[in-house]
Amino acid sequence: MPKVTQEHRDARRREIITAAIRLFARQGFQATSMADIIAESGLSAGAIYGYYKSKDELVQSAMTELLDLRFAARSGDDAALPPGETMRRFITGLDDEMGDLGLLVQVWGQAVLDQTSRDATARIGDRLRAIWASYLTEWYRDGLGLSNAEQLGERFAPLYVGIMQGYILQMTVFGNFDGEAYLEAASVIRPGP
Amino acid sequence: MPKVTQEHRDARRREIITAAIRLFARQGFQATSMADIIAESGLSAGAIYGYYKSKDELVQSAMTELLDLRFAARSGDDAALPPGETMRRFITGLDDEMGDLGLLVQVWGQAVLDQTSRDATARIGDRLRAIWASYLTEWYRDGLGLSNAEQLGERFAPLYVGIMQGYILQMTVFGNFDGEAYLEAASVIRPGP
DNA sequence: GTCTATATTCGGATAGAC
DNA sequence: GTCTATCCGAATATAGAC
Repeated sequence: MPKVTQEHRDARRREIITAAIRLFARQGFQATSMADIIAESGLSAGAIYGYYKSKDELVQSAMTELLDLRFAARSGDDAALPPGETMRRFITGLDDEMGDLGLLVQVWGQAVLDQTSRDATARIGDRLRAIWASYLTEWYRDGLGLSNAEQLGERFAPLYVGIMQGYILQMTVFGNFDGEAYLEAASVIRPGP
Repeated sequence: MPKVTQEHRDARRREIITAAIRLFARQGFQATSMADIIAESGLSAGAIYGYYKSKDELVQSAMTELLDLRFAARSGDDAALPPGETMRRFITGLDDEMGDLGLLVQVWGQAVLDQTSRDATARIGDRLRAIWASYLTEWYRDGLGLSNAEQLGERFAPLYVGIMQGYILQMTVFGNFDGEAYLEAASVIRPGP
């Protein structure tokens, strides 16, 4: 069907979607019109509709693209880093990939509205919890020298995911936020009795 | 100017806005049309525009209404309750007032887009941190018997606000969330060395 | 494959009667 | 103050030429 190579098609799709994402970050998904995207991408209406059947499909693709994060594989020797430092690297990586953490908050806002988006965020949630469980196990064992590290890791993983979400939210929607102090606090807490 | 009492005007405004909020919870702010609100409220276009100049003003009022939470005054003797329990009560109160925690997530999504909404959420953020600082001071002093309770309270308040935000997010946009285990974990962590 | 021009639908807001 | 009917602009998607 396609008269050009698959690579060319993929490149075009990426071109379109990155232009769209730039606008989404500034204006939000719904407030961004196809006309905006056409102008930002430098293409024409006809061209864009050749790659995406509808605006909705484009938005869904953008969300998937944003959520399908290639979480930088932790390099193992990071195990001894305290949670706050790990979190900082994680969030920095997130910010680099998405360009703007506000996009993530927007995706959450969308996820409460439709099942498709919610499924996508749920998948990420599971991955995040697994990553944190793995890291925390190492931290509790090697960093703090606790015995039941694995159980503790599983148990506290959702909490650290929440702490990370809290960081992102306070950074983007609250004022007066001292991120360093927050990460410091996240490093210092310990499982109690 | 008004031919009816102020009470009547206020009641009508409330009537309109609660109808709108019901729809916002289901469909989101932008996807809800004035026609929807007209139908849901049982009033007419003319009537509604008599109370709100524009849809935008209505949306902003709804957000303010939602955020202007009359946080149930903690009754003092709650001081000995662990953080997870305090958080549960807080969130239950929030849910009762807003009707749907998803609305809060939507508001956050909006707050990254415009300054007006961001100002509103920032104000709430400050109040939340102050409340948590106050509670934590009591908890650290009376519950855990720590000496520098006040400093600790100030220091960890943003973290607990974040933990609460994380709870709300994971409850609304992630699947497989064990809220009880999360609150339990929030109760158990302690300030470390 | 991509462009320009346009058909069509939809939503916010207003006008004027009651 | 409230209703009905309607105007106007905007936005999505398509048609048809190149």
